Amino acid sequence: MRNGQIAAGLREIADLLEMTEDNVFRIRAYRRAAEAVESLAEPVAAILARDPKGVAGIGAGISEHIQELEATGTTQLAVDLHQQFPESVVALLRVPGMGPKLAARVYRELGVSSVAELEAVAIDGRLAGLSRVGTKSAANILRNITAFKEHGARMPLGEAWSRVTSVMAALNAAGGVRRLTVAGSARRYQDTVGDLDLVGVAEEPLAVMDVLVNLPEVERVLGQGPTKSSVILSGGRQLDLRLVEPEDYGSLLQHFTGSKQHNILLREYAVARGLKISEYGIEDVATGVTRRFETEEAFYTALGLQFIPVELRQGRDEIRLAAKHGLPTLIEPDDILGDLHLHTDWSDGGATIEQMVRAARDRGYRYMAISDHSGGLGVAHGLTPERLRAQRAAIREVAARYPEIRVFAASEVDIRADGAMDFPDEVLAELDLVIGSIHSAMSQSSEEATARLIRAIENPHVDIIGHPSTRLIGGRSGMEFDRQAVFAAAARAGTAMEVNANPARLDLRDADARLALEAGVKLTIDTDAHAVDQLSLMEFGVRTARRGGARRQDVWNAAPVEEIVGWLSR
DNA sequence: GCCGTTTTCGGCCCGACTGTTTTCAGTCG
Repeated sequence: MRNGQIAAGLREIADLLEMTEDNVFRIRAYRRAAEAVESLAEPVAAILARDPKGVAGIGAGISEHIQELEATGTTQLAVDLHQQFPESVVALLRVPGMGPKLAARVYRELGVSSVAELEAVAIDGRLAGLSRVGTKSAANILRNITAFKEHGARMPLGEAWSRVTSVMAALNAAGGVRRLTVAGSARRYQDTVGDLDLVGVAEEPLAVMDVLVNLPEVERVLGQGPTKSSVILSGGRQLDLRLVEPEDYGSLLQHFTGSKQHNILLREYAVARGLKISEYGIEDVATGVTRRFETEEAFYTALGLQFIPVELRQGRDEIRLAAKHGLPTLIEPDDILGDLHLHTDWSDGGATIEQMVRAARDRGYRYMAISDHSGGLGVAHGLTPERLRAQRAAIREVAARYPEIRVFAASEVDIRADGAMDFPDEVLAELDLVIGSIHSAMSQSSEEATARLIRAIENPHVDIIGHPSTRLIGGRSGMEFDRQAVFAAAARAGTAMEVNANPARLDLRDADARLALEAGVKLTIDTDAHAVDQLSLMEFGVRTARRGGARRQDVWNAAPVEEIVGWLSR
């Protein structure tokens, strides 16, 4: 069973307990456990089998529920709770404005057990007729049902950044903005983003808010005030802008960056030291004095902590490490010296070899790899061995004119269903660098996929496994495989695992990158660019690797070219 | 239900907003 399914099972228990008005701390324990499970790259049951105390937030009780979920797909507790509230009632909680208390009441008092029925009672007035529910609440819920049906899903990271930077550019251009930063999950470079958040300082906040609500991409204004405005952008995405006093900027930015779990742990850490954190600063409980913070650096320093990079604010072990000043020095975007996964118009790319070489050189790269598809990928105009040789000659010819950048003649070679490579060994041997990637037969069992990946990893010609899970964010969930076994094989073989920087992939994902690094695997961070302007996607890959805890020395394409050559000739 | 370089029992993050209320519960981030 996938960790995501286990987490969903625990969340369902939490939702049901909440409707029965169980102990709030017990409910929170289930939610915390669900989040903990979700952040693991390895199946939670495997970790617990090795070490019963191996996952913070999971004790004896929840551990048993996890075993039940693994064995039967459900838990006795959930079955019992469903006597009171059927499964469909839990779905009501996904409508914004519907909490557990209200969901329980509409079911008990109105017999509503689905979103469709909720919509009906919101329209016919029965919802507004409940005590402590008025016409405004009912209308709000109805509006949220409509919005929920239109765009329930979170947006991919790339979309979030393109939307929020466009708004930021407009606000900055209008003048009067002194500071402006993206907050929330976009700032943490989480792979999907719900709402967009901006935190800023302005000389005349009201004027800036006016600019915001009148932007052409603003579809609807939810609220407008001097400190906070909320708008719906075209496409239905919500954006909140908060403008604060300069002396509160650090505190507020920290608060609205999250993650929620990071902030909860940080507040617990503070409470244990006689301090109380809120978005307005840090209060010394004994004296009642609240310190305000202009920068996040000062905020973390005041807690006796090393500054915690936004990518690590996941509510894992970062506070404990920061207290010991033991956080890793993460790789920086400027550390990247090359891009080892690039396509041209020889296969399915849009640019010529020369255009890609110039673009990489203009980014200041010292090396790059041209890695067009192998022949088996007919849809991507994959190269035959003959065309591959012709392309290599063309690459050498272009490269001779750009001595400032080393151009590796490579290929992204399809890994067939049985783990064999799409080119014979003698063809692979001619290449400077080989990326093995899966593009077909993605519905294999975990056992098949594991064996397939390991066979490719152990092929001595294969240097990198490209987008290892094949997931597409918002599309397919990616292949299941045994992370431990695959990463152990990669560490033994010296085969790198790619963090594909395309925001539709981000694959390895953050937690998998962490697991790979713990297994001793080195990463590459590549854009897989099919056009010149996609070289700039590198930042998303670096941020994802940072979320996995990657340092410069963990990433091949942050190493000088001599080291790359040494690795490739291993 | 979980957890402990103050605790194995007694705690568990914090505040804003909204709507429905004569003092606050529920929801959200």
